[in-house]
Amino acid sequence: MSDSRTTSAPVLPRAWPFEEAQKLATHVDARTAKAGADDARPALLETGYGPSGLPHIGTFGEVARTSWVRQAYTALTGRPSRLLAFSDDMDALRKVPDNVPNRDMLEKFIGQPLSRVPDPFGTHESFAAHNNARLCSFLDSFGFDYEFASSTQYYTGGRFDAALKRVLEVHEEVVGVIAPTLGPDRRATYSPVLPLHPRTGEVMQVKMDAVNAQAGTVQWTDPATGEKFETPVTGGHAKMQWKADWAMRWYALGVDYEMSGKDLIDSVRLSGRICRILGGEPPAGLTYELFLDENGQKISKSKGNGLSVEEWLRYAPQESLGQFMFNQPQRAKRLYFDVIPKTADDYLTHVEKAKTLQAADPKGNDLRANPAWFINKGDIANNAGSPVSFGMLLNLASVANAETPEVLWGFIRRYDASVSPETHPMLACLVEHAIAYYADFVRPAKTFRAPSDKERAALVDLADALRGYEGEAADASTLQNLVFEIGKRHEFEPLRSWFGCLYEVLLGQKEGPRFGGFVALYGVRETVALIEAALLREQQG
RNA sequence: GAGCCGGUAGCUCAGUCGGUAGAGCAUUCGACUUUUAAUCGAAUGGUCGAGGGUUCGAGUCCCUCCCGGCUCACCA
Repeated sequence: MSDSRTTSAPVLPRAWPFEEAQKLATHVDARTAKAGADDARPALLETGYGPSGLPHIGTFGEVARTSWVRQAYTALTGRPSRLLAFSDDMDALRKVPDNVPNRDMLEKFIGQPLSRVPDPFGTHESFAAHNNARLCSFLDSFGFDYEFASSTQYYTGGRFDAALKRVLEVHEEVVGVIAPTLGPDRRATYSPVLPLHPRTGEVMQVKMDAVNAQAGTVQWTDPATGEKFETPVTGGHAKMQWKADWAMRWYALGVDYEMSGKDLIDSVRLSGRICRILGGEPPAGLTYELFLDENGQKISKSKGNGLSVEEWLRYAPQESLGQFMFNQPQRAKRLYFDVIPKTADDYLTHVEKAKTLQAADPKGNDLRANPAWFINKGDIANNAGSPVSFGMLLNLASVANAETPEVLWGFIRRYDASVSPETHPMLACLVEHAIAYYADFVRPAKTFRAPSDKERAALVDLADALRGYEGEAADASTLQNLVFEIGKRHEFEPLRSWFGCLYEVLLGQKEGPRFGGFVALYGVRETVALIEAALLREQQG
């Protein structure tokens, strides 16, 4: 490695967002060079959203990943940029979703733009407005920096007018791109322009009788009535069929970067061709892989396989979900419960590494290649990360029967007295999640065996003895001695079988924590209740 | 039919532009403990799908093939 080589070209941090940022920078440079100083606007990154459904884990992934490209672009060039979250809310309602109320009402609005369909929840002025609001609050909950854009507002506000007229000028060429990809039926009627029916409001998929580029109108016939119409394409009186819509939007807004799933590979290609026909340059972008479930099957909302954002966030902090999205976007990854703890710990490991790197050089390439640098938005706080791994907390929650964070904190403080929820907020967060994980997955799998008569007598004794300590500040060793004494009094041989009994009968597991310590943390009264419940369960069974 | 991704330890995967094959879990052993468990330490374990090529050197780059999976081809 010679000096001349290291000084000639700056080495990019070895992380995929920087490679993407490099592509974006090249794209912006080309655009600026072509248009001159007239086009010195910020780099524009776009993410698309279809408001016929609710935001989901893919939505999170796309916005998170695009945000990281933007962060890398800023670090790389120092130039301004914008992130537009574009909602295609003028798209027609195709079918009534399963998971909404008032489905009969919605049935009547099939074919109408989503922004003109009433809100089945009755809280917003339209179904689209409702889902747009859900999108925004979803994105806000993660702290994403973005600008929301409504397709309907852009169309009706005239922001697409010039581009729409341009589409009419090259109408036949656009048809020539899309038509060969369609089946014979659709091919016969295809037009990139979908006029809104002046009376019914329906998004019409009909053949154009004539296209008048100069007037900015299209002529078409209502197949139901035979009535002929001439509709302006401007001002929200028509919209584009989706591939053409994408292309027109790229062209009209000058989108510089947009990523998409591999299911859209063909669409990206076709929309790119249309964008060039219009006279634009399609954005740079990344094709990311789709998520698979545990068995390698595609995740689909209708099947309900895979994992939702809500589920993930119940069992681990949101940073871990970011970590999952950061890893290898171009590789299909399985998304199911088992990956959560590992991913959370991967993140924690990166945070510790990043803190060291940041202290050494806040602008270093190694730091900027670290996932935590992206996930924490370029600044890793001193109290980020956790001295205890998530995996360890899960084990601890399991063996300690941790029903509440306090129980877990008792064990943690014994492990390191200097940590607390105040000094280690991430650890506090992990504890909460570990409790949820335990409650949902570990506890239900426990099997409690019935005590033998001998064990039963000993347990009754233990409960009686413990009652003597209720309300007192009993320490762990006193309680441990008490438990030990009762075991000896009842002549358990070997004595460890007495402890085995406690774990299997009371905690539903083969192993457990030192029992005196457990009682001290779990509570004397609560332990008595635990014993009584076990004895009662036995009588009923 | 078109395109994409993968095949590395028993399992799940990592492998940082070619330089002595790694982690976690699992298994086994040990340390600690008035029984345990957590925890800590160690060991075991791989023809890197197959074959060829480039190279002093290939899990890594190129070609061919095998196996598995996914996406698109109706709509967005």
